[in-house]
Amino acid sequence: MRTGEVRDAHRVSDLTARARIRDAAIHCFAEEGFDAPFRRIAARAGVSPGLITHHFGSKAALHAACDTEVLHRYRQGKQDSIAHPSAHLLQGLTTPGASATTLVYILRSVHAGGPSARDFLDRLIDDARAVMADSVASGLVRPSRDEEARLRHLIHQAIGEMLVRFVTMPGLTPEEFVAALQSRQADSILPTLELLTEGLFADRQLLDDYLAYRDGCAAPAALEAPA
Amino acid sequence: MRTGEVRDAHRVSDLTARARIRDAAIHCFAEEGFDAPFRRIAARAGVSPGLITHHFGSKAALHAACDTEVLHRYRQGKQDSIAHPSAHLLQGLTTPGASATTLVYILRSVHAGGPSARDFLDRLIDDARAVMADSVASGLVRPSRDEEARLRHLIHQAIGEMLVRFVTMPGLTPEEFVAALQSRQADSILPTLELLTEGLFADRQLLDDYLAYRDGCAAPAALEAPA
DNA sequence: CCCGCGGCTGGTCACGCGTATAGCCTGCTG
DNA sequence: CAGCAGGCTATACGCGTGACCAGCCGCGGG
Repeated sequence: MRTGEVRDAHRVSDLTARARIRDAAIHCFAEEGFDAPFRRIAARAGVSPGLITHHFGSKAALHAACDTEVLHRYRQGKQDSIAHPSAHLLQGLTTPGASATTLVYILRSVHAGGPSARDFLDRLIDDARAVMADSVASGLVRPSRDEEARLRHLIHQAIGEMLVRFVTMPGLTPEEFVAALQSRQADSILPTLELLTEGLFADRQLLDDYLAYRDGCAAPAALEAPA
Repeated sequence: MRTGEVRDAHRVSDLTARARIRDAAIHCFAEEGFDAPFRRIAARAGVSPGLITHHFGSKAALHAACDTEVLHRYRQGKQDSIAHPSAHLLQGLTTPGASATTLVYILRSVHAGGPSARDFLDRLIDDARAVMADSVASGLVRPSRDEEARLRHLIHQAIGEMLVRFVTMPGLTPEEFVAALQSRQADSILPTLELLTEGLFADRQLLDDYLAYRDGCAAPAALEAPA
């Protein structure tokens, strides 16, 4: 009986047990972080804990395999979302057209830090670069004096804000978190739009001062302390 | 001999060994996160691991004691920085006038998430509220249609960006991180100023559309999908 | 029909953690 | 000077983890 069940799941979910373990690990990592124990991943995949070591060798290798798979799914979801470009720029910049699990997994990767976080962020920046270029070309957004720095800054801001929201409401499933995130985004959409269209400062003095300092590169006192 | 050393340290660093343990814990937590083991904290404080339990009862209690102490130091540093208001609004909003250890500890608290993160963020927002109100009153920044939401949004963005920078360069001491952070901030100061003075969007259409939708509250189609 | 072989199991290992406890050693007190 | 109190140490325990390994079992070829 058990063997039959497993073999059925084998056929239904994926071809190999390795893939089943990987998917279970992705879900567990998204739900409870990368400290999720082997035993729980194994239980979710319907296999024994030893099999994980047998297939992946170590936890780091499993983690890496999950990273590449999630990156693959993210890219796929991105292409799918390009197919029907209904979302406007804001959501296109911040939220990728991916499933809740994928998004939360990426968020957890950034949260865990290290080279993996860097990879995901670089990928997000790469994908946003094209969108940003199009938006500038179509006249929707103003050009920047340093497009690359602005892009990095915007992505880091957006992901960072999502990360803060994420860590301040723990214990939620990925689906619950994404729902809560969108609800909160609705609350802060007004100040976001305000800042993105009108800016924060009432006059151009600080920017012009900095530009003058930058071009002239001779009067740093104008920036630091006018006194 | 050893006893003499301890008693000297006793006199020099602080009155009570409890405070010495607390300070060592703050440094360890800032350097390697809240997973720092008792034994390392004890070694840093120059005491035995058992003494930590003896004084604080549990790790959660030690954590809480460190939180209150760091919050206290943060407030003190804030008051000190108010004394000499040389920094301009940007740094005033993002970086508090605190030591590297204090800043990194707060960042780690936010990173760890949970109620503690919420407390720190709320405190940061509370402190920024007065600065923001002053800036609006003095005409430096534009008023918002929802000051509180904009404040939350800005703080979450700023802290989130610092958090992303923090997790993407692991293995640094607090001092090294703060130095690197200021260096990176210099790189992204131009897009920041651009965004804060000129905004991102070239025209007011999206904001006006949203405001019309908000006031009328009857044409949600205008926001979601024009098709 | 029998054999071998590879996927898979579950029991076991060593490790590091926070915590609990028994005892030492010092300095104060009568 | 003797006794005591308490800060402090050393040691041990229970728990949960990732990793390891000997053996079972069903499928495919001789």
